[in-house]
Amino acid sequence: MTERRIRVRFAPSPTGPLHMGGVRTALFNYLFARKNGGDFLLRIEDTDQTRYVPGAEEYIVESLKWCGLVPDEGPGFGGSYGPYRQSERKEMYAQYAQQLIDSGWAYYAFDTPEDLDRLRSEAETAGQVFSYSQHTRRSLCNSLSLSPEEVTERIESGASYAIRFKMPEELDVTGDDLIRGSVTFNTRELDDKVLFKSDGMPTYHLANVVDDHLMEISHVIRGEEWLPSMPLHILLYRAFGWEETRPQFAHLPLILKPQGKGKLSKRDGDKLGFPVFPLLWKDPETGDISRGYREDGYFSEAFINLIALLGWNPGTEQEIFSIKELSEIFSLDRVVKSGSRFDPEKAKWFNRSYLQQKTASELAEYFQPVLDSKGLTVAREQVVAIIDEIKDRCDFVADIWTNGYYFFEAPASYDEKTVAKRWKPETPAEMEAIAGVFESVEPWDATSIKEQFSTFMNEKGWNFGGVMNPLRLCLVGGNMGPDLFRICELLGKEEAIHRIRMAIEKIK
RNA sequence: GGUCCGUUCAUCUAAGGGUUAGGAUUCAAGAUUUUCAUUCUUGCCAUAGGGGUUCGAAUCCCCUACGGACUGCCA
Repeated sequence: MTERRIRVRFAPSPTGPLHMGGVRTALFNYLFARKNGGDFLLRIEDTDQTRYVPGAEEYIVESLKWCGLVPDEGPGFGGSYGPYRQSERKEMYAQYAQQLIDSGWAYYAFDTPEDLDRLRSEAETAGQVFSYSQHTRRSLCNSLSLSPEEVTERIESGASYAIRFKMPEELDVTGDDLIRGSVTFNTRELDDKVLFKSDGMPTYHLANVVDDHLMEISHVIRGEEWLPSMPLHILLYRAFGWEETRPQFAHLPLILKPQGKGKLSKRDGDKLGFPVFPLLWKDPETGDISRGYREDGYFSEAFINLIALLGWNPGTEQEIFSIKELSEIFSLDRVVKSGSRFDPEKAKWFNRSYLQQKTASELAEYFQPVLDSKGLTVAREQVVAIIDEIKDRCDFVADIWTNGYYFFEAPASYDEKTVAKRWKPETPAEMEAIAGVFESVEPWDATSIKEQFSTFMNEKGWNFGGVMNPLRLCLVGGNMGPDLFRICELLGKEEAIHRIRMAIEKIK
């Protein structure tokens, strides 16, 4: 029990894209492993052949890589406890199920899915809930209700059967959850879960316990939705005689919808305008596209940072952390117990913080594809200079274009409100005069432009605001943007003058 | 319905018997920016309700309310 190597696993089922909650589970496992000098493994729980979704496993792996949560062991990652895909471990589970039958912890159940469906709907119409348990098992079709001869006969004649756990009667099972403390269940309320399916595959419960044991997992860190099955798992370890090395459990709180009730689901993101998946996902069946944080322009560091702080906090007032820092200070006892609502606004703020930390030259690298996609060729030096001017008004790389497109192409239209407010009858003549002044400005840099512009303005006795605002309108198409003289400089003399004259033509 | 988990500003959270209940996001106001955004300053806003225990409770106990998860030959 002491000196045990820390080994944790992230064990998703490849039934679709990895959800934010899943990423956080992976992250906490990863951080716990790093913090304690242990191993982080990826295990694919693909025991349900009916829910197989092509591309899901690849998606999971790509997501983990994008987030920087690279497993130490896993399918495609090496490790000496493999295989790490449960479908490839299929053969090992039968013997463990058999072991439980032999020791009286499990039994054969011959009821067909149709039988059970019928029982469930009958119970429902009677306002009850059917459960296959110690209270009903004797009246159902299984090796506890049938005679040994009948059981043997059925099995030998090839009848299909499942193997169910024989839940003990009237037993308090207490689990010590690392996040919630001790939680007690009485087996009287628990049902006889299927451990081994008639298709020859184990269910989650069996496969999970067997694999965690075989892979020497020390801590099971998973979502709160698994808390109700903790007593079953504890009993399974007991039944197998593995209690000495049973992993410790930690059940993470859920991530809730931003508004309303319930946990975050795929639909919410599409409805509320933010992604719930790390990467874009295209449903192979329907072709539906779900957006991803990566494609929405989030930096993976920001994504990890914001997810880490959902349900965990360092106990200090620091909020910005690299994954490296998190790896050094993460601890399960600072995980909160209650579910947390995801706040898209704060997510944006995190991304902004990361963007602001980057240099203009780094951002130019991220921004280049945007220019490429628009077929624009701009000198890197110029791009860096432009980003330097507008960076502080951006939350995302894409905002560089939104907030600074006018540096790359002339405004196609002029903001109506601004025109109405700033474009006076005398404006065209004033603009033409400014264009004239600009023609003689040398050298063409912000300081000189400002100087000569000001001199001219003072000579004329014109009101600065009355001229600067329409001039801005000419150059950028609205009332936004950085220092006007810097814009002029970056645009170049010829372009600036051209835009003024173009605006005189086009406005009104 | 049953079992289990949870409940501090609108949101993420701090405070593990003694603080004017702190920070962050959002929002609002002011300053700066001859524009807009940024930035800065300030402000608004919380212990679900009721009982205990205690000199003293957000913190411990009980009840209620509300929220959530689970209740599949899914994971």
